[in-house]
Amino acid sequence: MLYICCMELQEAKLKYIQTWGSLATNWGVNKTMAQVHALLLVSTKPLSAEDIMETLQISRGNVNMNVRALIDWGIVQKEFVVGERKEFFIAIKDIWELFKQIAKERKKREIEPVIKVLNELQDIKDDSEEGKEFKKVLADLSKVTTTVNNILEKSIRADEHWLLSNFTKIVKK
Amino acid sequence: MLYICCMELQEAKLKYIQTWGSLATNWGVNKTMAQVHALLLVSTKPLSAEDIMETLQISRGNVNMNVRALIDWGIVQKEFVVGERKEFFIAIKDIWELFKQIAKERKKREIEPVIKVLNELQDIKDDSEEGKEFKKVLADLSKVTTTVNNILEKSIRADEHWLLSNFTKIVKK
DNA sequence: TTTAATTTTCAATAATTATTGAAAGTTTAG
DNA sequence: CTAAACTTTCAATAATTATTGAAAATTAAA
Repeated sequence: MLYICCMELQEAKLKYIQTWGSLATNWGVNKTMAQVHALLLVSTKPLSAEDIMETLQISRGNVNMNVRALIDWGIVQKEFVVGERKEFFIAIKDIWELFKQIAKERKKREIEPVIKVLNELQDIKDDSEEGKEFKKVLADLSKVTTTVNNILEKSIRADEHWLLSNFTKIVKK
Repeated sequence: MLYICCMELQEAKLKYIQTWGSLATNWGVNKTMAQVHALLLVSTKPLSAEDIMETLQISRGNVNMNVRALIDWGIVQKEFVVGERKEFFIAIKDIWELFKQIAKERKKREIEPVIKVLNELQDIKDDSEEGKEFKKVLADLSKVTTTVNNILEKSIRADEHWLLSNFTKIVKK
């Protein structure tokens, strides 16, 4: 990593990386994965595995695993640097694109499977009072979960303008 | 726990409790906490600490800690049963109310602190090209995070009808 | 080819997070 | 009061999850 001038900027970047790491932990994302992502996000140039190792003080294997996961999530890409043999990485810099990508993946990986199970459970044959109440709870859960799923679906397809104007309009009304 | 008839219903309930537990894990929530909540949600009557211990096969201390956390989140309440000395618990059964409560807490605990840090970091004095780019990333992150925050804010204040009709309308357009 | 550079894998280990259970604390009935 | 019923706490332990680092695999330059 290059430290040219202005320490304040580097400190701010590190603070941001830390903050993002703790946020991630609360939302079930590996802290290091979030930090690697944050580092790539604020870096002005592509970084190699070594750059990341050095800046975050983590092992080669750890960098490899987490970068791979980020690529798998579609929010980091390999980048080839002329005259260099090793691989470099960059993060999607368009935050709206990033938001959409994360929404898309979590929807697919976590929300849709739950909707599926909720629907399956609806099918039990039980007409007792208790059975009816259970089905009612399932139906309600399905309704809210599906609505959230639909909102994400729409977000994924929408452009930034839609989010900022259309949602904001509603939010302010 | 009472097992009167229909094993299929009890199995369905257990499957739901399991599913909810794994979803929770993905979103940074303690699995047992989610399971206790799920159990209270599908129970037709208030449950005591012992009921929960028995059904989920967990210790008294564990039940106590997690029930307390759920109460702290505002999604479970104590309930007094006539002629009984010990405490009983029930979960909010209105799923929309539940959604709002969770949104409210996560907003307060996790999103707002991040917005605060992002804003603080904006204040660094650095007019280099790198500094400008960093501020751009921060500004973009703030924009999306704030918008999400606003959507949650509005959801918390809205009624169910608003979510289902208003959002759905937008989502379908 | 061969060899050096680089990436990947994964068993071992460390760090974190969750759970237990028994002792201490509280509450209420008698 | 006193004792029994019940709840809370928290150090010890278990379970889970993340990280390391060195060996194996891959890639590309010579």
